Amino acid sequence: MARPEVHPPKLDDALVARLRSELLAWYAGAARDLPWRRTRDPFAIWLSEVMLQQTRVEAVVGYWQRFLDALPTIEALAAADEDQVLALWSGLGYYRRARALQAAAQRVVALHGGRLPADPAALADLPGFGPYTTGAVASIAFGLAEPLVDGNVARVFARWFELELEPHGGPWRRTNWGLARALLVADQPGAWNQALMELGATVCTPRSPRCGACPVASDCRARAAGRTAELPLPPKKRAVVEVHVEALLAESPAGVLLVRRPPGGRNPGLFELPTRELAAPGRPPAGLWPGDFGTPKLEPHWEAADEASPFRHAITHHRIRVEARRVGLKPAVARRLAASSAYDLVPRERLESLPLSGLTAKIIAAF
DNA sequence: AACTCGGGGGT
DNA sequence: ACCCCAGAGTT
Repeated sequence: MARPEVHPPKLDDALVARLRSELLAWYAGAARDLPWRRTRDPFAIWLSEVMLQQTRVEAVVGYWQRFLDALPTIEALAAADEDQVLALWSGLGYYRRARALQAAAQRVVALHGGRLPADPAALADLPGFGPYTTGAVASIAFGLAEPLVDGNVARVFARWFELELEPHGGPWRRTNWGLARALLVADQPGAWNQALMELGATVCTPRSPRCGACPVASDCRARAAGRTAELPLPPKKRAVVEVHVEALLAESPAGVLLVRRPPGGRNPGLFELPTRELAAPGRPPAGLWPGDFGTPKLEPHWEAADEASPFRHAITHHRIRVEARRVGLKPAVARRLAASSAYDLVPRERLESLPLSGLTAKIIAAF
């Protein structure tokens, strides 16, 4: 089986010069006024890049300012309680990012005197700094001539140069990073890198690209070939996993009963409602509440139940269907359960200071 | 290289 | 409903 042919893009000097000057001029006038573009604080820029990993600008804006208000410096983040860091992240998802962020802050305090090092190799050694984030912080926060490739940049390159590369493989990675380095504008790497991403985010969009607004449309090979709709090649689809769970909002006057996720596995350290997995919708399992933990049995102790219509929640390739109900807990039972290490009884007004997953917060808010 | 991440907003 | 996002870490 022949491999799909790859067209190595020819980069003649005139083309490179046009792409650079046209895109930079466009970016100077078209850049969105994003809050992290108003600061030169490396920590604030770093925080934005971590929050933006696999997460859209629209979802990040509110979180970024709130996080900085609470933990404005690397020292403050390093010294903060992990629960506070995770609580500030609640709803953003991919909570490993928050743990890596704090671990990196602690290492920056220990190794670099609390200041982010202006050195790509040193940055890349920090938790949460992969190739993209290293290039982004180096170029945007420190003005270093380092390239970056994200989903936007790869899409722009695929269209500019009519690249037919299987996404995320070795050839895809080498081609995109090679192009990013070759095109980089060394004396303004931050502006160039952000201009590439901005074009991908606002003009060269995955569907319905606005080629009429593109400053370099006349140099776009996919445009010339009428192939903007079919490039870049789509990623292979992952099979969707259906998950059915039953969750319990057990509440007494003293608060809501929560369980803390154990270390390892999904959402370690986050609080969630007592939950058990169902073999099929409406088919109760044999397990106790909360099914995952093998801890005290709740079922005999609640007074009345309110059913809620099933919650549906999608995360990556999981489709989660949650049958939730609210039950009243007798105060004595609540006290006994809260005294066991398996449960925490949390007053509603304290919930916002705890690390809750988005799904957990959604269910609690619905009752 | 493939898989996970128990999010979420735009279209 | 589907797409895919300013990806990184693990296996």
